[in-house]
Amino acid sequence: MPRPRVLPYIILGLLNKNGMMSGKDMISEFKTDISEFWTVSHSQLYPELQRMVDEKQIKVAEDVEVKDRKVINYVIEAKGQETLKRWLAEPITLKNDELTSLKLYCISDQRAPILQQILKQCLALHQQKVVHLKARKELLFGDELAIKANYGHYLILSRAIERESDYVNWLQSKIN
Amino acid sequence: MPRPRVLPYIILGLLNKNGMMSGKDMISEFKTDISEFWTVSHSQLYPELQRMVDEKQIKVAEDVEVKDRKVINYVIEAKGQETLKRWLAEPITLKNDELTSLKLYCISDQRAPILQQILKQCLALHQQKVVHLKARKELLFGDELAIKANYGHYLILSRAIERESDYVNWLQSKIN
DNA sequence: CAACTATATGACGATAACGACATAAAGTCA
DNA sequence: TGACTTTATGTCGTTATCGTCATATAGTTG
Repeated sequence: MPRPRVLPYIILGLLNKNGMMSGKDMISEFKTDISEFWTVSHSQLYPELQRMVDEKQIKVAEDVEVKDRKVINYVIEAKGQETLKRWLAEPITLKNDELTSLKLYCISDQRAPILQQILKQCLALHQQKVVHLKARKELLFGDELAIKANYGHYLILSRAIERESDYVNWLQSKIN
Repeated sequence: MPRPRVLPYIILGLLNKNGMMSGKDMISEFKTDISEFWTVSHSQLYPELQRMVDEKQIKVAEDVEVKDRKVINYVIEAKGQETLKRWLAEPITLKNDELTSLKLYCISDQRAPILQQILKQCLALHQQKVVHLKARKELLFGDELAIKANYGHYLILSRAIERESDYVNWLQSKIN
């Protein structure tokens, strides 16, 4: 199996946050808000919307008022809200941590319990990472000679430690 | 077309750095050194090695001495070194910046000119990013009400600014 | 040596990614 | 209204991904 799709969850997240949206609305919000972390092409989006309607995760919003019969608006269904909730509640692991920013983006309420849960799990994960990376640096680059012989490796390992440490600090500052 | 492969370049980078390696050697180095940034399964690696032999990027190292006829060792060819060099020299953009750490990993010599070139391009890119992100935060989250209404979005945008600023500082400290 | 296990390599099927092309409704301007 | 452009949605072919199964050699233990 190829890598799992995240698109359906992001669609649910947007619809849950914003109410009614069309495909074009989603595309533009993807681009302006989260393109740093994740992108899709429209040729993935439209088939996905159809699939999700079939699965009753979302439905077409039938506005009698709307004159524009070209644009198709969608709203989230109860089943979709449950799917989203389960996705947000999935334990954060090394494998899925790249999705954490996207999950946070889907949570608008500052006091949602799931938000602090995510931040705490994320903190634990990255604290472990710092420990692991520091041990590795110690092991590999104890002497100056090793640094000179593998400078690129040394650079990215050093950077990883700083990056992760900075992230840990930030997470701690946002956890109650 | 699907997303382009990076595997061939990483293979060239490893062989260029380490000399003779087998598929299994590569797998284990992938895992220990760069699995933070990028992963492959062995079912991608072995066909790729064959393809690259066909393309004369690498060749099978015919050791008469070697007793172990199960393991296949490879070495880089002149064409492969050129391919690698061209890859490392590609301008860094928003699209390919996720590969920058992998590129650095392939450069062992601290005084290689390409290393500083990469760091400088990377710096320029992320400085722009900081400017852009700060402008967006200003625009979207000028008032406290907007923060409360979209807290997850506020969080990831704030984090992005800190992350990028930290990265910019680090890059500056490594540039001559 | 025989039998079993571990390991390095190889092959395949299902599906996700994504550029390119297609279509039809809406907008624009004469 | 007619011709042209723009845009929102839809479709397709190629190729990358990745779990799973397969194979053959090396190692190990009796």
